[in-house]
Amino acid sequence: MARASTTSDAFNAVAEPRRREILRYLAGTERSVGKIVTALGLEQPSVSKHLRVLRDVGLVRMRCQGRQKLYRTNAEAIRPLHDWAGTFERYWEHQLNRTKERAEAMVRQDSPELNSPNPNPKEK
Amino acid sequence: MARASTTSDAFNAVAEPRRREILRYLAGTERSVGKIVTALGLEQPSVSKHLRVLRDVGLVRMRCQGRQKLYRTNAEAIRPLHDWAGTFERYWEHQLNRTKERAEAMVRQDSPELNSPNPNPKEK
DNA sequence: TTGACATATTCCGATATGAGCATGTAATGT
DNA sequence: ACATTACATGCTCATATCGGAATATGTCAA
Repeated sequence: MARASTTSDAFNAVAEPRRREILRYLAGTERSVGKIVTALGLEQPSVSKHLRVLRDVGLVRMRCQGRQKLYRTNAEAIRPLHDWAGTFERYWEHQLNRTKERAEAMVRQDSPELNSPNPNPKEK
Repeated sequence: MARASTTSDAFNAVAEPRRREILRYLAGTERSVGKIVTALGLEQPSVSKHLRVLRDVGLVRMRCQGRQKLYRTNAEAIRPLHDWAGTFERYWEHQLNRTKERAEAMVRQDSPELNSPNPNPKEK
C-alpha cells in the first residue's frame, strides 16, 4: 500500500488553507462560484475543484440558480471537528487554570512552542 | 509551483487518522514509543515518523528517560483547531436551538450527512 | 569494547494532490 | 442555431506523503 487516502473526510478537506478560506467566505451566506473567484483571488478551476472536495465531504451545500450555482458552508459538518478538538479541552484547562495568574509567566517560559510551534519545520 | 506544502501546521498533522489515534493515546499521559507501537499496533518506524510530524507542529512534547523517549500530547496546540471550528458555531446554533427538543428528531431526518457525511466520496 | 535494546532516519515505490491550461457542458440571450 | 456566460472536468507536471525494509544513532549493561 502507499499513501493513505485523503480528501475523504472533513479533517483532510479542512487541512487545505484555501478550502478554509472558502468555508469562511461561505459561512452564513450563499455565493456563486464567480463571487468566490473574485473575492479570494483564485483561479476558477481551482475554486471548482476545492468546492468539489468540500461538497463530497458535506462541508458545503449547493443550489442551482439559472446558470450559476450558489454554495454555502454547511456548519453542521464542521461540528465533528469541533467536538474532536473539544475532547482535549480538559487537558489544556489543567495546565492553565490551576495556578492562575502566576502560572501564565511560567507557562510562557516552559512552553515556547505555544507561541511559535514550529519555527523551521522543513529545515535540513 | 505544485502541491501546497503540508505537514507544517496542526490542521495537516491532524488530518492523518493514525496521528489522531496517537494524540488521543498520549493525551494526559506520557508513553514511550514502544508503548505506542504495541498499543496501536503500528510499525515502529511509522510511529517515529508520525511523532516527528506531531513534534514539529508542537502537538506532542518529548522527554528523554534513559534509552527511551516519553511522548505526551500537548493539548494547547489543539486549541487553535477548536477555536477555528468554534467560529462556525453560531451557524449551527441557529439551525438546532430554535425549536429545541422537538427539533432533534427533525434534524436527524433532515441532515443525514451528520452521521455519514459522504457515503461514497470516490465513486465514479 | 561488545552487545542488546529503544528510537530515529534514509531510501524506495506507489499514490494523492494542487496548480495551470485547455476543453467540455449547461443555461441564457439574440 | 450561434454566441456568451458560468462552471465543471480532464490532463500534465512537480511535489508531498505513507508504508515497509534496511540501516543509523544513542543509551545502558556486562
